[in-house]
Amino acid sequence: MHKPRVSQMASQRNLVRQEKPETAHRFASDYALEDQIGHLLRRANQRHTSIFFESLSDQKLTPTQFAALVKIGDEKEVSQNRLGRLTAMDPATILGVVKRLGDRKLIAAHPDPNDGRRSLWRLSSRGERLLTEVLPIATRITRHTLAPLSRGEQSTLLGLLRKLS
Amino acid sequence: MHKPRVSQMASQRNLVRQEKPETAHRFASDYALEDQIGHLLRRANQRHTSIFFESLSDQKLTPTQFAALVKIGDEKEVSQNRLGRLTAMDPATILGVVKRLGDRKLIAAHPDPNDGRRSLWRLSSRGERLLTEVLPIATRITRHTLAPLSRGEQSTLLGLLRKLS
DNA sequence: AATAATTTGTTCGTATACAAATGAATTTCA
DNA sequence: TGAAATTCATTTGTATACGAACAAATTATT
Repeated sequence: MHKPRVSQMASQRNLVRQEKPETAHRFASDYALEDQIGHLLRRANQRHTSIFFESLSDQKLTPTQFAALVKIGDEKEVSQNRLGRLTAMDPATILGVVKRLGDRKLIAAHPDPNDGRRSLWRLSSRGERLLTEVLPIATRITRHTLAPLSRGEQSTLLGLLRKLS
Repeated sequence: MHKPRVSQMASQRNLVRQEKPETAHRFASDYALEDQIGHLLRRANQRHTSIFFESLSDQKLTPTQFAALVKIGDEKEVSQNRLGRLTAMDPATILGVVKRLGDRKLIAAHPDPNDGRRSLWRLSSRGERLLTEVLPIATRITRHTLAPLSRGEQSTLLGLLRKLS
């Protein structure tokens, strides 16, 4: 006997713990993976994602799904590709995100009368309710993610990351 | 007539450009997606990945594949799961990374005489050659990624990200 | 008006990323 | 020593993430 699988999506994520190697010997003595910006960004992202899933395991929203909801809420009405640009997602990526939100009836599409190629996406009332419920949690997720840093460090980090965009 | 698809992997990546919304109206006036740590980390990661693929399009290495090569090079001999811990990858993720590196004969597995469950992975001579060739490029990737920041800002950022790990 | 260039949304393919579950081997410990 | 717990590698399923190519619709150019 075992518990059934989660249907929609993994409910929670455990942050992968990185093991520190004991030896200081390296193939290239001057290249330490742990000190590279790419590795540090990837790990910070992992930690944030882990906190995100922990905090929103009930609502079963992924970070990108949440970002899409937020932007549709801001724009009221937005085409799929533009939503992708607003959330920094490739057209092929936003396609799947929107599809899954649509399947869950959190958003709905209406054809654009002025452009036969486009559909305009809006929040459904379910989507609005969910977004209202989730926004305060998202604020806590941000706080939790930044908790290891002081206030000053937090705004420094945000400023530096903005320059790297 | 059209060009054939790339077989192994996408050759290059174009950074997804984020569009800034014109209106300041937001569903929740106090939640701006662009200012959230998660969104900024995601975008910084996207940019780094884009630079990585641009710089290493010839060698056809992904960031995680490269990380695995580096760590195998450092360790000389390492089991699959431990390699995952060293590179901060889930067992299911490192499985695929190692499989693809193995398929390309960049690494090879030898059974562990002391543990019937494990195989120990090593760099092949091809893998050693490739790693030697790629390490200077990886250093340039790090420099290029951090280029928008001054020297001082760079080490500040690395320090803050380390605290977030 | 005819043509060229662009935009929109889609499909296909590859590669992370991770939860959950599992069998086999090993280690821990009562 | 023998049962329990852990570790290793694997399988299945879901969700990004993005390149490449494409058809249809729209816009820009001539």
